Amino acid sequence: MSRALQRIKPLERNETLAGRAHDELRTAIMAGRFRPGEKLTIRAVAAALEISLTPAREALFNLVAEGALESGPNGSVHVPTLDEARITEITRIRLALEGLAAREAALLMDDAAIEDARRLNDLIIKADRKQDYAAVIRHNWQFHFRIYECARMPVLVRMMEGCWLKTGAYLNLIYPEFGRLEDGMRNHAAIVRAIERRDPVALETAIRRDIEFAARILAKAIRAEPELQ
Amino acid sequence: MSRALQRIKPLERNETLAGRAHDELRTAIMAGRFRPGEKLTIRAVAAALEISLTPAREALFNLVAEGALESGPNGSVHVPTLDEARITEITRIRLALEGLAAREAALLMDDAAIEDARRLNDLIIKADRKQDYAAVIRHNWQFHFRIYECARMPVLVRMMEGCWLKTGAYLNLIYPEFGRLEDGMRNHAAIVRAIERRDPVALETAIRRDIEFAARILAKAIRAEPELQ
DNA sequence: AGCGATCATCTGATATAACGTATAACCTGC
DNA sequence: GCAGGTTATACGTTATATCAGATGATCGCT
Repeated sequence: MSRALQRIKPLERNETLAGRAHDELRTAIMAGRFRPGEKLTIRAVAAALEISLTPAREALFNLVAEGALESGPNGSVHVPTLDEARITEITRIRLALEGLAAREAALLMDDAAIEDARRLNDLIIKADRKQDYAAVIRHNWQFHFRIYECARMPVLVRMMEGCWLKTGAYLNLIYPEFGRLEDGMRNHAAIVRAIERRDPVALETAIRRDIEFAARILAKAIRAEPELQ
Repeated sequence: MSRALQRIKPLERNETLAGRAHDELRTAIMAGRFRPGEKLTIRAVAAALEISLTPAREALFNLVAEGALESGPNGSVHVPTLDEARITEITRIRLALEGLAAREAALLMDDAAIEDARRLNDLIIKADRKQDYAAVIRHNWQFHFRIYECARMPVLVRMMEGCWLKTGAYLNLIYPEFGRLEDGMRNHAAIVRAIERRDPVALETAIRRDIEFAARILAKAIRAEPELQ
């Protein structure tokens, strides 16, 4: 093969419409653009994304299979709602999974990853100061998963994403209160210190505190607006 | 609405062709009826189940979204294969998740559940004696999840099922060796004793031993047949 | 006014057809 | 006999049509 041909990159797989719809809905859920319990119809999704029913349907039911959406009676699809029992359950799962990821990641993070995490934490703080809570949510996700992916456990990452997706619709419910609290900042600072020292125990402790803190805020927010259960 | 009508459950999704196809494939995967790495085409599934492409496709890709199958290049779908790193990862996840479920279940199991578990364990032993390994696999699944469901954590149950599905194709690879080993029987006996005493620590310990035992057998089997990676 | 039945509309489920691409079997020229 | 190109087949993707069940509104009756 000629040298010139070797430099040509393989064709990027033209993402399918169903795949793009899936990603689009996924990020919309994470960004809290849907209200908890909101019904998503196949036709509405198809119309919004200007695709036909088939890929829209596939995206919706794949998200159901993934746990990011829930299916109701008669094949209807809804954004999941959370009651306190569900929050408690997801929190306990997160403690187990993210604790595992944190311990492993602390041992495997390279300097680039540590620097990325530090930078993302700064971005969170800056976005919070500017009250750009959409950016806070996005950077908070990136901050956590930049750390977790260093554990090199892709199945685990996927499961943790599933947990985050289930609570995604509530994230903008708890801002701005969440961001402004000193505790949240302190937890993230502790996480950064722990990864800088590559200390598995300290990192797991800091992550656990962050998870439990978020759970408390979320439970309080839901108690305040019980119609969202 | 009358009380009787309130108890009627709405039509569930698994009464659709896509839902039934999903269940059918799911149990087939668990039973190890597909070889690791085997390619599943939409048309083949549709023909086998005598349905059209649409529900067959939906079932396949929902299983991919669920993590029970994997998607390759050009939208092809395969039964997942495991290498040793993947086995290690899934084992560590299982230890975290099933450990959590076991601790919780030990505190919540009622007498009926304990009796069910005891009965299922007897069925495993009987099926093993008759060398009916399909029944061993099925009852082993039921035994574990009869316990886990007592934790009343449905999200957690779904995640644990995902772990089991990923290894499902390899289960009949490790029989009959797996069933015949004394250690496996001892682990299950320890599990039964722990739930009878409703002892969370003992149950978690026993479950962990069972998981680690299964992982060792599985890793050994894969080393013996490296072409299945 | 309240209640119930009828009908239009919405929505999900499925089949089928059309299209583009990948795979492999085949063929041709050397 | 074999390398390279060509055709045929298989496959995934998507759009559309059709059907059935659910939903909701309108109208008539009491």
